[in-house]
Amino acid sequence: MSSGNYAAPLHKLELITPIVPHVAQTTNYLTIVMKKAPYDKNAPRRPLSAFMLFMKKRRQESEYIASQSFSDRNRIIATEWAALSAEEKQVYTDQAAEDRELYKKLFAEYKTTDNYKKWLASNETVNANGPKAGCKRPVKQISHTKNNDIEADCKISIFTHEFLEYNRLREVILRQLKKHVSQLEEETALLSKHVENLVNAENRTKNQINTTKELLTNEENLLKQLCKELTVALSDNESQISPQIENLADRIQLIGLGGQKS
DNA sequence: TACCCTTTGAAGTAA
DNA sequence: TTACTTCAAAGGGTA
Repeated sequence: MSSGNYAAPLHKLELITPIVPHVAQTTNYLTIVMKKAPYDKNAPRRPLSAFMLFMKKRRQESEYIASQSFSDRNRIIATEWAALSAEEKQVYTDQAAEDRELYKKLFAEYKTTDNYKKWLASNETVNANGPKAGCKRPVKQISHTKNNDIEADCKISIFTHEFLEYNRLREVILRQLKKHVSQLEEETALLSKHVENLVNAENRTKNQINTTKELLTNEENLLKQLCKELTVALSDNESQISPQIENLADRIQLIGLGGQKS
């Protein structure tokens, strides 16, 4: 296993009360859910998945990745991971499976310790008042309609834990909304640029169509003129036909050159 | 000082 | 079994 000493994340909220609401982002909406009991900090650390092992390795070996921002770094590695072949991924998958087996063994051993029993006991105390550990299903969903928000605001006493927590939640939601807004603004800017390019392309195409129409009209007029002259030439006496045909040939050549030039 | 951000995959749990 | 949340890692930014 690639894990060291475990420092379980101890959320600030848990210092206030074991069961407090927090914001969880689901696929397309924000939901307020009840938080589980504190994580068992004495339990063995979870093993790294294949992707996590790959991520760790790439962060260590690539200077380019290391120079990126935190978010971009992970996005780049995720893209690289998606591009890996099954054989390349297998190396990490095998290592992860090995770590998993070791974790299961360590966890089975841990279950026989007093620490685990203590944690179970404390967990049962929590369960008496709320959901069991590990249960993050939405127990309570807070509606975000304007009226309900106002009502909820009015029911919370000022400067209580509930009040502070409520404010903190609102700030989290606000931060996420601001981020979403900035993303939408970026998308809008890109789309506007795209529309502008399309309009320009349309104008260019219209101009080309008009120019081509003009050329076609000229060519048609010249062709008509040529037919007329040919008719006149053929109706003249035989001695004059030959020089006139030569003359026409010259004219056709000129027309052709004129068409190429334009 | 602790959480947030971000990613994928697996553990863990309720229904 | 399904559906869902949390936690693993990283380190700078933020409250």
